[in-house]
Amino acid sequence: MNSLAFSTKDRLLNCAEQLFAEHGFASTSLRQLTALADVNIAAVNYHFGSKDNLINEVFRRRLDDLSQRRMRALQEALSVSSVSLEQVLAAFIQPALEISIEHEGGAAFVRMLARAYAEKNERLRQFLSDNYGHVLREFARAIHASVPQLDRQELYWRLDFIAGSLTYAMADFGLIRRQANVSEQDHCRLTAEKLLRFAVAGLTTP
Amino acid sequence: MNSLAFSTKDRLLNCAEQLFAEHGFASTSLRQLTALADVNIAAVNYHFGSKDNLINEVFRRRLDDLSQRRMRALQEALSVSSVSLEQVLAAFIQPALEISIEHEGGAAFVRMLARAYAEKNERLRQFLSDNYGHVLREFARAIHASVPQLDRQELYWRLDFIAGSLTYAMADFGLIRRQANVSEQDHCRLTAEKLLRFAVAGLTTP
DNA sequence: GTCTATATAAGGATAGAC
DNA sequence: GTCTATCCTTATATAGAC
Repeated sequence: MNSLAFSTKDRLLNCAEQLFAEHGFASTSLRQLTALADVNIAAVNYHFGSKDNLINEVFRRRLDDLSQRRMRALQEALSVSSVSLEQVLAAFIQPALEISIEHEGGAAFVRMLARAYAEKNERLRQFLSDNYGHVLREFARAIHASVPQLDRQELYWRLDFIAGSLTYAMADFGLIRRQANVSEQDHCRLTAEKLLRFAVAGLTTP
Repeated sequence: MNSLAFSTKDRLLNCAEQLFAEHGFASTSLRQLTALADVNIAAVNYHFGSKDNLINEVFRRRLDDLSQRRMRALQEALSVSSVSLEQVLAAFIQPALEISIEHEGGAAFVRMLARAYAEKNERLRQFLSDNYGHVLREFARAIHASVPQLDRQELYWRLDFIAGSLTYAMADFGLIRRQANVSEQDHCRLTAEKLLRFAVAGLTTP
């Protein structure tokens, strides 16, 4: 994470991701960050200009990738003649899972993302909505097509509940702790699988 | 909220509840708070000793009440011969709803509670677990009795998802905005009703 | 690009007069 | 109980040497 194989800038991004995931944005100071990354306190401002912009860049680095994967998965799912609700939901959930087990800091990133939605920071929500809102809208449309019996209001209620479940599950807040004999990859896969079934049941109940 | 009908101490509690709900704990400064409550900056320390202890007291004021209502509702539900899963879940959800529409600051409190669970603050979680953890354990037991076909692991997964939905819904983060023609009370009632159906579907799916 | 040093502001907390 | 004034710490940000 903090290896010399990374440039100062990347070390800052990596460590910021980790600290933001663990302590939140407001509670993470640049001093903590620069100490952990083993760089000078002035480096943050040199490379990113401000703390707010650093936060944006930590998101951007992974969200560009995540959004592309989700859209690609969605298009693939929609390209077959009869797409199931489960496949659409999977196109949303699976890429987040991939990211979280592929990279070193992927898990931290997903926790950080969950935190961003829980903290109701207007500035941050604006940034996310501006840059990645179109992805959510595409999915909402595709899901609605899979459960056309729900009216718009009812659909939004249930998507909201699912968003909560997903956020919570990804942030690993809750009761579920990974068993010692289960690898992190398997734990993620299992989470996605169970969440998928749960979400389908919730969306399709009359 | 900030009326002279309230003592300095109560004004601080009320305003803190509101600010914590809106901006979070770390991001709310005592200066913001005392300005809003229209009391002197030194009053926080005089009445509460520290910011951390103020946070605890804001929780305690309402959680003592909420926990009692939940336990009472649970016992009532369990006292009938054949209790349904829906009734047990309602005993958990309804009291939170009542609180949030009864008091002036009830809605803010519920948002604050959601935030507390999303922020992974160890100190705060410890306080909540120490003082109110037994309530959650009672409910987990009662719910398990209603869906005995689920093994312990599976039950915990699904309770985790529901906790996420509940937290999210109560914090009013998501897509759902209250319609202009719906009162806040009706909006809460509707949320509880829909969440209840969603939760039952998720818990009982095979 | 990276450092030291520092500007400047804001934070929590407290002492002591009233 | 409430005020003013202030201490001490920490925060973000920047200027200027190397």
